[in-house]
Amino acid sequence: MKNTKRDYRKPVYRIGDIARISGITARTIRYYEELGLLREPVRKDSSQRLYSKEDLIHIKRILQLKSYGLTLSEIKEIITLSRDDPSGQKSRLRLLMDYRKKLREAEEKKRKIEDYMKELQWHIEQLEKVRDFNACPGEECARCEYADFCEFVNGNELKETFSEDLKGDSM
Amino acid sequence: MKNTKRDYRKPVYRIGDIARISGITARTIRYYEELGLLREPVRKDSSQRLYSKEDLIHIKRILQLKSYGLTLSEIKEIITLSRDDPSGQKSRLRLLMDYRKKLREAEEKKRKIEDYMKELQWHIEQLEKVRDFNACPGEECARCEYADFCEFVNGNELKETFSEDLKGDSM
DNA sequence: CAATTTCTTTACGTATAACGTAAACTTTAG
DNA sequence: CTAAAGTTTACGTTATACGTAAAGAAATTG
Repeated sequence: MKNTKRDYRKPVYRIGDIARISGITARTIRYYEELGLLREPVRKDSSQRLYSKEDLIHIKRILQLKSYGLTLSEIKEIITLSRDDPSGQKSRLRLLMDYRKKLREAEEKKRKIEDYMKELQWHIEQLEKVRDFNACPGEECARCEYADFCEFVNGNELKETFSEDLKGDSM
Repeated sequence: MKNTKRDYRKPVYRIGDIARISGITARTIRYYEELGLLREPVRKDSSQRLYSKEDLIHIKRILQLKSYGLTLSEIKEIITLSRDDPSGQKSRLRLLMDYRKKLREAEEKKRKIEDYMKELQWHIEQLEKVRDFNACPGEECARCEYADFCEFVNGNELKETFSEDLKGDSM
């Protein structure tokens, strides 16, 4: 019942077992191997792939990262980052920088989603509060008779992108 | 210099103008129209499309939503939600629910990204603190001799998905 | 007014992602 | 020994978001 270190590395599963246990198909497993997400497994008499619990955990980690919304190539980067420093001396600083870069990207993604959530929140509040909600913003925003005084329309947001057009030229 | 309500609805731009101003191609504009993201524009002598500032703002909103990571079909849903209630009486509750659903989805996405950021943070901290960072978790995690006592390996996370396999059956 | 340039529609093409599926054959299990 | 499972090779698929070409009509410009 006690798992030893050896247990984790012992190749006992065939590809079908791994597929059943992890909930992905054999094709997917081979595909991940092809992409370099999984290392080349041991072969039984040089034909059938054999996997260990270690491999299972590895796959679990891949699926976890996938659930975070990462693409397979992003996951590969992560895995490569974790692996490409056998001694822990050489590219340590580089690794650190790479991770930090990924972190910044994630933060940016998060920020965008938060903006989007604010948008939704706005709409929800309108629906909850306003009786006639054919109101700004949304499709009707541009038609609004108060558009000239509306920050959303005339404010910074708009002027950034369309400034050249929306300033003069009004006819 | 003062924009009137009329100005916003006056169709003065041809498709190329819109393309230049908004930074997308004419094809894209027609494509958005085809998808129903943009309403059918006025035609000049029933041929060339003519757009107004209102349309420009509409496009700006689409691009904004795109930047939030929404797909075109999601954007269409949003637009449809905003439009499908002319009187503001009928499907108000449904609209509210739809928005709330979208909000929950966004929250889930955000949560996943936050989890991912924690992962990254973990790795970064390891790189910053540990001298020999061939340590758990990561590729080496499964090989770790302390795996039996490691919460990350034996804890809830793992047992959820692979429980059936990882409990007995150890060989 | 003639030459460009900009439109129009129709329709096939492209690129990437993440596998699915079929074929033809070999291994392993019951 | 036969069925089930595995192997490689390679083409197919679904979805998204446009690109691009063709062929002709309309608008702009010198």
